[in-house]
Amino acid sequence: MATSPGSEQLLRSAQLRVTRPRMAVLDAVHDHPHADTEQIIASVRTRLGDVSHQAVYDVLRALTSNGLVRRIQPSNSVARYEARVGDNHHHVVCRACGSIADVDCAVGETPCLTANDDHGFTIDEAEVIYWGTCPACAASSAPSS
Amino acid sequence: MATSPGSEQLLRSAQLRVTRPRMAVLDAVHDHPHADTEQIIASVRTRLGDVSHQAVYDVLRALTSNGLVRRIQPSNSVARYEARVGDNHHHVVCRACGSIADVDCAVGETPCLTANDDHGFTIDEAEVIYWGTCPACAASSAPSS
DNA sequence: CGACCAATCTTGACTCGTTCAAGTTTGTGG
DNA sequence: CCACAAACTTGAACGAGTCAAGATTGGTCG
Repeated sequence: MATSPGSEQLLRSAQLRVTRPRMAVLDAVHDHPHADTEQIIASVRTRLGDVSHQAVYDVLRALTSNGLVRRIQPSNSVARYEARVGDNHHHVVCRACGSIADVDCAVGETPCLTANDDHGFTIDEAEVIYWGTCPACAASSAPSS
Repeated sequence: MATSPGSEQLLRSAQLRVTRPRMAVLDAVHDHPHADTEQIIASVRTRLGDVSHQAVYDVLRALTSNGLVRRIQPSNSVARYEARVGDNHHHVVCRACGSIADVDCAVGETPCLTANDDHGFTIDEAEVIYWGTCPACAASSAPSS
């Protein structure tokens, strides 16, 4: 749970200043994949004491735009963040409770990245969200059969 | 631009009451693919005069949950709606201006619908969003080369 | 055809995730 | 060690969407 030594290196390599809030946010995202901003703020405050929510929003934006964390936001959900970046994985989202799990696409390294007709767009990423029901929700809503 | 005759049938077949706001919203979504709620409200008011925004929100929810329209919401965007349903198509979104175009996936009818490890989730849909740059934005940001 | 009732619509307030703005603090290069 | 821009704090504001209470209205049944 302590600040991981790699965080500082990660920040420096992205040309970002190394500050305590940034280290804490980076560690929080590593420790809690798919956490939303509120959860990250709570985690950061556990480590550092008072940190403004604005600081966390700023840090998350800086980390996201520098590729150190990835932001995901399924429909009907607030923004969530994760530390797995650059490995082309996707997500399953439960329609009932909103829980998220990672999945690696079955079709290879860059699945679906070629569209039939791209309308002239230059495509650089294919984001896949699988919608369904998680085991817990399936169990609680299913009849006894 | 007049209310299409099919709208009424569509509503009745979904067990929904046929009202003027619903017809107008359905037509608006047909006429303006990927429109957001504000645009739909404007379009509906052009046809009917005053209609409350709450009515439009209610109608869109009813239509969405009955499968008559599809709701999409890319990150950093408000909710958008379209009338193409049930044909498994996906979307390209421009990172710069947010414009959206339809694409049919190259990999077949239900691309990527099988994940390697689904973590026990029951998957019923795979939503794909291609991120990139639209022709207009590519042209305006590129050097003269 | 007319009345009833639940579904739908109107009005208006409100929530909450996120952003904006101004001023203070702090990391980093020189 | 200093200076300065980047980063943080504080507090207000924004806006898409939701909630709630009461008025209308579509559809059904007698």
